[in-house]
This record gives sequence, structure tokens and C-alpha cells, in this order.
Amino acid sequence: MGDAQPSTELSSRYDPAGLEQPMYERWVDAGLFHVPAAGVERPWVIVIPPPNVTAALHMGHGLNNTLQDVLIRRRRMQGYDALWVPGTDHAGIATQNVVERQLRGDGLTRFDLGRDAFVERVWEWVDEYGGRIIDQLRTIGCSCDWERTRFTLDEGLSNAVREVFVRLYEKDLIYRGRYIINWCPRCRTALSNEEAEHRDLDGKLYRLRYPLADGGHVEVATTRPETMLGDTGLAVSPDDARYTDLVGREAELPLVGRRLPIVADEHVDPEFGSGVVKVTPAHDPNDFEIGGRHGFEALDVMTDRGAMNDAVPEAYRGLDRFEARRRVVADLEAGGWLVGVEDHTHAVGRCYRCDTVVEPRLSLQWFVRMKPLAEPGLAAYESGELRFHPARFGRVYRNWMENIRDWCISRQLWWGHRIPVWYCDAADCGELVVSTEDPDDCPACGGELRQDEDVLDTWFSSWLWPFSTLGWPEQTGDLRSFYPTATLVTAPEILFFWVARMIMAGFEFMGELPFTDVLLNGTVRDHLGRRMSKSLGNGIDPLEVVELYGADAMRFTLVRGSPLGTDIQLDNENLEAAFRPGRNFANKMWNAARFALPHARRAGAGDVPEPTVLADRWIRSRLTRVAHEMDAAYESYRLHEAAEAGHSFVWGDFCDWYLELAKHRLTAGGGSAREVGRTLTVVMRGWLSLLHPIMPFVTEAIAARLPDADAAGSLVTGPWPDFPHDWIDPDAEAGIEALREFVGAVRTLRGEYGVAPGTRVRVRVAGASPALLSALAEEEGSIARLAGLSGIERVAEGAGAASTDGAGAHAVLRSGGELFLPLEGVIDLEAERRRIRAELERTADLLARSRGKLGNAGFLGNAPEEVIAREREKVTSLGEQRTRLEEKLRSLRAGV
RNA sequence: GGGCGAAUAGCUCAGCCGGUUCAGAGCGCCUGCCUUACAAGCAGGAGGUCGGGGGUUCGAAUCCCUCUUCGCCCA
Repeated sequence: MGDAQPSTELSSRYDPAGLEQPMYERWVDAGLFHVPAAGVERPWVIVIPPPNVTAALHMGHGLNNTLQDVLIRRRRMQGYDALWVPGTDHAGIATQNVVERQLRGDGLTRFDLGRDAFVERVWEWVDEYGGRIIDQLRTIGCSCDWERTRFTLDEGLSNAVREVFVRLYEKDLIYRGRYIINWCPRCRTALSNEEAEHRDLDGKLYRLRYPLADGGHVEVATTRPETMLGDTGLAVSPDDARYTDLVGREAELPLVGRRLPIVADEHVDPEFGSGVVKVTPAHDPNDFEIGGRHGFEALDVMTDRGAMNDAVPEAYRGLDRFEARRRVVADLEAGGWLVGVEDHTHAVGRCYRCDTVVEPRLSLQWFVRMKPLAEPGLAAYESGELRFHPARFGRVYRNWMENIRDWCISRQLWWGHRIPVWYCDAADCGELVVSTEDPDDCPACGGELRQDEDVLDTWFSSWLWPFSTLGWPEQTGDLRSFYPTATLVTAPEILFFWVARMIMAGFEFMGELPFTDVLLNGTVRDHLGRRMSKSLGNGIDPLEVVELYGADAMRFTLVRGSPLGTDIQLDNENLEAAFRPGRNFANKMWNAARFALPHARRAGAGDVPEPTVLADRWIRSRLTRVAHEMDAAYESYRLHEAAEAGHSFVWGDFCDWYLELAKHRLTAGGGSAREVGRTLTVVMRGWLSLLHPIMPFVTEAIAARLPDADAAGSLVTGPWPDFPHDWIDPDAEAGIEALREFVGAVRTLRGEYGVAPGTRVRVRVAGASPALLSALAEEEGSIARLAGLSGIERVAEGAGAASTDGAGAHAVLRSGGELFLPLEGVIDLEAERRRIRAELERTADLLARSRGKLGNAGFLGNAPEEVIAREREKVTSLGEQRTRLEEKLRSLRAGV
């Protein structure tokens, strides 16, 4: 199941473009991502956050779906029935806008076509261009079960919507009412509170003077003077001593002449403006409530396009609301009613689809009563059953759920689920039918029925996604096998829109949470930290990245660069720089494999005997540790740590040290080379598996060429590595650690004294630790090669100082012992003294710090035993190092 | 106005339920290398009083308070 010709050698150049897509096709053809509902024992399910049908893949999708794929691939490898349900969302407003724009090109509006023809037209568009994004997900390697691809307007999901509407209506959790909603005058539809985005705007605060009917006047302040045409009252705070005598009197509305009763209302903030507020019940939610409490008329003064209607004086009729504002202000000023204008910053709501300033508007709409639905969702969070990652989003969720408001679900659009409500128009009947099935005629009077013209908010279908995609309301096998899902991965901006509502729907219709864990991924930003957007043109096209550097490179870069909930910055002007980490890592793996595979294959696939060689024991031990580390990181959703740990192991341990140490044994051939080959197979299969969820393609390509490939099959289906704990070998780790320190020390000295790379030098070691001695015994050849040595001379402890005196470079090892590089003629004694003095100073500082701690009764009394023990060891080791350095310095002073 | 968060190396960020020779990674930078997998590489190196101040503690990048600056969400 690897790539096309798994038995051949890897090409000398890492070429992801040639290998990824064919491999993906083979995975799909083999059905590796498909999970049949029958016989499911260990389900682990993710539902995709359905992208808009109109969407094209951008980096935000790239990140979000990569994370989901990492999670699902690991579970699949672990042997779960790992199902990832893909699909798209019909996106009412967005999709309708796209097609309307297209019509406009032909000089048409949707009204020219009529409803049925228009909807037909949208379907044509969707069939032709919609859902492109789903195919694009294949390019980045997403292992969705494509046989289960869903669309929110599919028949089954549409049935679910109707079923839900009817059930909630029957429970009195859906109602129809006339309230202030957010109205988009461009889209000409109601929006939910969540769909109106508030942004601060530099506006003006107009202070107006209204005459009192019985003489005098009052001052009111407003940011939207045009709404004064709809004023039907004034209000003051009941606690405001300044205005107690106003209550019960009347003002006269300038420009209109209407009488405005003045009332006292709790809601009025005496600190704002003059403390007197004008009340426009039809155009402000607070005013609506105040007006309701005092019986003020709610006078709608605008049309659905945001122009002034016939309820206002003739001079303003037909004016757009912003033009009306200018005219009203001018007329007020002319009439002496304008007291002043100040700069004033205030938040203005805008349509989240077209950015038009939203008009709060009184209108008859359908709503969902949210409070009862929110309760179980809130309780599930409080009890810990529902978890957010990172956890802070739980507090955001709680805050919203506790202050939840009813949800306006009707939309004055044509594209979407039509509201399943029918009205009887027969005189004196007034019957209203709410039904999952289309009724024929009025059950009360037999008269003709008329279906509600409106459609439902898109989110009214997507909140059902975790179970509607599995067949609900039918009791399907899928539903039984796969609900509830496990983890949801999405972006924080739809926490309320979607996540919270799915939780409510899960409890209400399935009786339990739709998922237990919610991961919120960060936002992808450009090199200036700006959100990537179409309008800024600063986006990065994932497909371009895949083409240039491969899906693996993109995935690794995203996973590694983006801890949960943290935004990631990518350089959109230099793609190579942005995706270098991933590309370089994939290339590194490729080349390591190119070197290692022939040796592994030569050794064959047989049983692996217990390793006897230090390096083999060490790499197995390190692999075991990193496997535990990565597994724990994956398990707790710290995917960036898993990526980092894998990267650091493969590059820093396996390539830099194990392969280098293996080289001399491989050239020697024979049994030792065979042991290396077998170890290579085990270790590579290990890290290839561990990294496969993040970089599925390159790992699979390499694994397919391991000598045990036929038996092991595809990495896609596992198994997930689980190494025995006794592979951890502290002695071997200490040995290689000492070896690395030794080689490093020699290299540093060579560097500092400018020893030419080709020049081989002798080194003398005194007082070597047991760990170093064993490493020297086993790996002398490799050490000499890695450090550029012509020979290593071992000197007994006692002879230490004296035997390493003289013109040369010195280093004291942390692992114990010291080394001496005779550099007759090269060495600068003064420089060497300076170096050692600096080292001595550093050592002495550390020693003083540790001694200080141990001399502190508070430390000894409070610190854990192991911390104290570690401090004691440090004192011993640092003391020895210091002594050696001092002796060294003394001998250098003594002169040579 | 309410809520949530961030500030650590030139850049992007880890670390932060206190204690590993704790100050790290990648990129960038400097020096030297085409060393028989990889120049998309190898070896070495420079660079930060962990935003300011205060506190808790035997011990603070990590916990608390405060200030400054910058984000996001909700009204």
C-alpha cells in the first residue's frame, strides 16, 4: 500500500508531488478510510466542521483539517473504528449572494426569475462549482470516509431539520413573535445576534433639544438622529433627582410634532448624555423594552431596504437612512433643535456576510427559546464531562451560555430549508399547521394553506450535524454505531454559532453530548500578524503549498507551529521560508531512509535479537522514551509537542548520532552490520509510525520499503507503536550521553583553536567515568571519526592533572574526567587560561548556588527528597569539575 | 462597560499546576566545511537581567497584586 513501486529504491531527490496523490488514491481505493457500521466495537468519530459549499480551501481550513486528520489517523492506527464524516454546509446567505451576483451580471434579480427558478439556479451552481473544497481536502491528505459525505440540504438532513422544528414547536421552544431583530438592508433578511458583528466606529453624538408641551425643553442625546422620526416617548431614570418633575409630562417631537410622554424607567442610565433618552421602540432593542413597559407605540419608520417609509413626514420619505440622517440633522439645526455634536466612538453592528450596517428592526420572526436548551449544556461543562482545549474557552462558553438570548431562526431568503409552517388564509379560520409532512389543506376548515415564505438559518441545520449526518431521525445503524462523536476541532469564532448550539441539540434530541472534547485551533495570520483574507489578498493557497513542497511539509509546519489555540504566523510573501521547517524535515527523513534502507533490507526481516551493542541499545531506549512522550502529547491534544518530539528524535538522535555511529559497523559488514540493519528496521518503523499521523505520505513511502513491509501492511491501519518498558536502558543512555559530550568537547576545542577540518589530532583522556569508558571501548572508531582524532589515549585517574598538562587545550567533562588536546605550536596559552578561567567561574557560580541551597534550613526542611538529592549530586560533580579546572589553571600558570 | 488572553533571543514561538548545570527550539546572523544519506546538509559560535514594579515562598520565566503595551470576544 506504499507507493507505486515499493520494491525499488527511493529516488535520489525527495519529490512529494510525484508520490502523494497516487498514494492517496490507493488508500481510498483500498477503502482504508471507510468504516462499515456493522460490527463496530470501538468507535472514535469526528465530524468535520462543514465548510460552505461556496468555499475554496484556505490555510484556515488547512490547519483545522490537518489537526482533525492527525487525531483520526492515530486512532485508526490504534485499532479504533475511526470515522471522519465529511460534508458541506449550504450557507444560505453566502450561496444566495453568489448566485445573485451572477444574475446581476445578466441584469437580473432573483425576483425576475421567481422563487422556484431561482432555487433551481442555485442548485445548478452548487452542482457545478459547489463542494470543490471537499475534493481539495484530499490533496492535503485528509482521511475522511468519503462514502459518508453529507450536505445540509440533503434529503435526510432536511428531514432532520423539519423534525426538529416540529418537536421544538410542540414543546413551545419555538415561537413566532414581533421583536427587534438585526436586519440586513442589503441581504433583506433577519440575522441572529451572532450574525451581526459589532465593530467600533468613529461616529457622532448629537445632542438635541425637545420642547416640552407645557413650556421649557429637555435635552436628549443620540448617535442615530434619523431615528428621532420614530420616537414615541422619552424616559428618565427613576433615581434621577434632576428630572422627577418631568415624569408624567409631555414633550413635542421637532420636525414631526408628535406628543411624547415622559416616563421613569429603570433601564435609563442617568450618566449617559443628559440623562433623558428618546425612545424609539421600533428601532432599538432597549427602546423596544422600555416602550413595551409603558405602552409606547412602536412606529416603524423604515423600509426593508433601509429607506424612510411613509410613516415619516413627506420630506424624508424614500431617503436612505444615512441620507435621512443628514437631512434630519440639517433641519434640526435650522430649527434650533440641535444643541451640539461631539465625536463619539460606538459599536455598530454589521452583517457578517456583506458588512452592511445592520438595522435593528421590529419584525415578525421565528425564534428558539434558548434558556431551557442551554441548561444541560452548561451542566455538562460544570461537571467536567465536556472539556475545552485550551481550557480557557470553557469560560467563554459558560459566559455565553449563562447569558443566552433567544435565537432568531427565520431568514427572508430563498435558499435553505423552508420553514415547515402553513397558514390558513380562509376568513375566520387562522389555522396554523406545523408539520414534517406537507399538508394538503387546512385541517380545521379544509381551506387552502399557504406555506411560510421564509427559510431557516443555516445554523439551524448545522447544529444537528453530529447526528443528522448519521441518519437521524431514522434510527440507522450509523447512528447506533457512531453517536456520540469524540472530539470536535474547530475555530473559536464559531464557538457560539455552532459548537454551543450543537451541544444543546445533542442533549435535546439525542439525550447526550455530541462530543466530549472541543479543540479550538488558532487563526492563521500573515507575516504582519493580520488575519488572512480574500479582501486583503494576503492568503496562502494550500494547494500551491502542496504543489511546491508537499502536503507533508505543510502539515508538519502547521502542526509544529501552532500549539492549540495559538495563532500561527506564516510568511505569505516567502512561501519557502514559511514552510521550510516541514519541507526540510521531510527531506531529512527521505535522505536518512535512502541511506538506511539498503542496509536494513540486506539484513532482512527476521527476528530481532536482544541488542548487545551500546548504540543499538541506546537508540531503542531513546525510541521507547520518545514514543511514550509523543503518545502522551497526542493523547492530550498537544500535537505540536508530538511533532516537536518526533522531529527532535529523528533529526537529533537518529540521524545525527545513530546513523553516524552505525556507519563503521555497516562498512565492516558481517554480524554487526546485520544487527544494525535489524535495529534500523525496528527503529525506523517506530518513528515512521509515530509521525505518520502528521506526515502520512513520506512515512508511508519509506515504511513500504522496509524489509518487513509485506507483513506489516500500510501504516494507515497501524499498529500504533507500543514498545516494552524494559527497552529503556539508562546505562546505554549514559554511555551515549558521555560519548556525545566527549565528541562535542573535542569539536568545540578544535573550533576554538581553528584546527583545520582535515587535521586529525590525538586526545588524552584522564579520569573517565565508567559511562565514558564503556563508550570509548565500544565506539572508539566512530568517536575518532566524528571528532577527527588520530588516537585516544586513556590515562588513569591518579595521573590526571599531570598527564594532561602542557601546551594544549583542556576540557573538563560533566560526566566525569577531563580531556587534553596537545596542540603544540597552535595553542595560545593566554587564551587557554582565559577560557579555563571563564569555565571555572561558571562552575564556581553553580557550585555556590547549590551549596547555598543545601546550607539553607528552609530548603532542607521543605524541598522534596529527590530535589535535595539532586542538589547533593550537583555539588559533588561541580566540586570535582572545579578542582580539575583549578589544577589546570595552576599548571598553566606554572608555565610551559 | 463586561469577559478572556498575550508580552521570553533580531523574527516566529515553546517552556509557565514552582525545584533537571533552566533560560530553550526553528528561522535569521557569524565562522568553517561539497566528511562515502541529505548544501533542503554538516560542525562550531554569538545573541535574552523571561514587559516594569511589588508580593508569596527555602526557591519564581512559572503563583498573586499592580502598572504599561497589544490582541480577541461580548454588550
